[in-house]
Amino acid sequence: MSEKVFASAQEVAARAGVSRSAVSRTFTPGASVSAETRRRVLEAAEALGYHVNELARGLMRNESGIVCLIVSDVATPYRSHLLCELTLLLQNAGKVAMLINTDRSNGSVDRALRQAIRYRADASIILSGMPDKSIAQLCLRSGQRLVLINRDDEEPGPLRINLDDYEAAGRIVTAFVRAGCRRLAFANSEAGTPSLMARERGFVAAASALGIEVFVERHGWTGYEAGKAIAQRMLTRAERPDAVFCATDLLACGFMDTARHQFALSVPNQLCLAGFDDIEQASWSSYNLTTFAQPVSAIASKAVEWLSHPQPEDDSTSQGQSIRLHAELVWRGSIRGG
Amino acid sequence: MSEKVFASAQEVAARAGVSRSAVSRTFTPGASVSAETRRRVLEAAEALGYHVNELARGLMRNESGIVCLIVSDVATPYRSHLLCELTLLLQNAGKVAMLINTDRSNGSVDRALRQAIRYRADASIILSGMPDKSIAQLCLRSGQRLVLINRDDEEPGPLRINLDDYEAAGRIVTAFVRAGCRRLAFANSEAGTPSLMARERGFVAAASALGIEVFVERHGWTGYEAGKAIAQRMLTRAERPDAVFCATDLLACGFMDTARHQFALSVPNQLCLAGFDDIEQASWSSYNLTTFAQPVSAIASKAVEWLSHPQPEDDSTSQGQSIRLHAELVWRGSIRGG
DNA sequence: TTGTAGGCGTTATCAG
DNA sequence: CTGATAACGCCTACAA
Repeated sequence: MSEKVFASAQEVAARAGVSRSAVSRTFTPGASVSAETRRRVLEAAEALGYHVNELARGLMRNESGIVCLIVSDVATPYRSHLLCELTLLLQNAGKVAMLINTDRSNGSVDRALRQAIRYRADASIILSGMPDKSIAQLCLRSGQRLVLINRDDEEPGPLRINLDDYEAAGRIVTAFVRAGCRRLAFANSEAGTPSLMARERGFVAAASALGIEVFVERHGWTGYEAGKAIAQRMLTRAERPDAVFCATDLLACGFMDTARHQFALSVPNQLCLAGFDDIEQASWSSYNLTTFAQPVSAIASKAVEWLSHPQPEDDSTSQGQSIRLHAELVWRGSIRGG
Repeated sequence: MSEKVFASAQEVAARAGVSRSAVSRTFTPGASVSAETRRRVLEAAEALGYHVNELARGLMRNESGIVCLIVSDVATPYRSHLLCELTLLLQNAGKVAMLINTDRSNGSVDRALRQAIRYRADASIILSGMPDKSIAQLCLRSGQRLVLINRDDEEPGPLRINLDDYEAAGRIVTAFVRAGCRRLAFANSEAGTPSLMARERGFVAAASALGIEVFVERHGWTGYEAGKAIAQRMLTRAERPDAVFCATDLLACGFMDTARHQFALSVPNQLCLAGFDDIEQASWSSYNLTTFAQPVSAIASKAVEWLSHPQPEDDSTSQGQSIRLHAELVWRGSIRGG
């Protein structure tokens, strides 16, 4: 008995005494059905526990309503925040989110995308650091729309959303120097993602323009533990830095904790610190970290907006669109002055 | 031209010079195809860029491979951690995760579930605090399997995974008393979810058994800010508590921060603190919080395991299964002694 | 506005 | 092991 679970439009039609097309139209927004027919259909549907089968609908329409979210490090504050925002907006736009969790292994994103294709996802949003080339190719061939967040791929076709990482990093140099710091350092991970590297380059370049040489350390992966490890190394150097820009808030939290608890340094008196992302923890009073805010809501809404927009396929160049958002400096207490 | 995007099994068959059934079998694990046929099919598929259409497959098989994750507060450390673990295991099990983000509005979970049904999800995993009754009804009627995590619904049918919240809370009373604390308090949110309330009841009961009356404060929602607010209230009381059990690590972090930075209290010397969840931040050296670990991996694997398991439908009682996992006390530095 | 007919891409079934 | 055929549940013409 457990076989026949769902009622089909067919059965609803029979019960309502109308044709199956009438049922179909009732559940298709913007179709013409008389009020009376609609009422009877709805009643029959309710009685039978009818639910539109999106699988079949997607098959017909060549449009599944599925948007694939390809993301690594889901449990990270910044990523989960973005994920949250994205799913909310997607739902409001009548789409549904399929979450694919990629690890750092090679070809991971590729496999994920292939899965998305099998479910005929209308689009994919990639917020995963790993580079995995030829993705756009795959997407284009399968008619998927693609949004790349904080990646630097030069592939044509998709929408690319990026921040002004390079410029932001420059601005923090000014802040450090104004606070009287001269021994600048940059704490980065070995992940080497485009945005991370842009921050590094921007920081080094801006300092260099002021005649300051930056000590750069790259270590481990972009998390709290890596921040601790980097602090360990940097703060035992003969020439200890008096200002450190961390590529990420998570790194900054780790850095700050070992600076304080292990090296008994006072922030910001003896050491100025800044991060990037403005994760929730940055505002916690134990850290009170000066940092750059990822415009998470803006990123999410730009992405979903573009997806909901009817595609301007006419554009023969099809070069894709690139959006550059501003990372606002959030001034807190980890840099002197202000 | 942009209409015809995908090659169908039909076309692959034509190119490979076999029947479409042969193509189907090639892509169905455990079907019998000769090596030669398989090779030719695979070659043609590759050339044509063929990808199985899971929509059509799901339509036929009455099994979409989709598992719906219904979750609120995705951006929270504990939730995102669980989400991460779950999606990973699901993927390994050959399923795909559909993420539905519920807010705290009423009927939110209900709408979510309805969406899941429309996509003919094979199962739903609910890790959302909101109670929303009659969910099991809806699921059962639609043949979905259901996993309830940290909820207390007495509904029949689904798998329920819970912790020994009540007992755990009792154990922390012992720890506090052993540390010499006598003025115990419990910090809770107003969310009132079953697990939160179980912790409260367990704490109060165990203290009561020792002749200690617990001061309970419930305020706001289960986050860092609420923890700060509760600390604000509790620590200005005439009879200031010397040990506080927070229903959640997030609450504990907020509590600890205002206790230290605003009331200049030393933890654990003047104030003992404990939390629940063992989120990553609890181990950060600024907090070093003694807390109970959510067995996230175990929860996730139990859930996915049960989902992958062929359902023992025979069980006429169909009372569902209830799994009770142990929350291990993680001893750190926020309670004296140890 | 309504009903009829045909097809979307797949898998199950059953002969060969 | 292989190939034809019939569903699966829906939508989109087209004709009434």
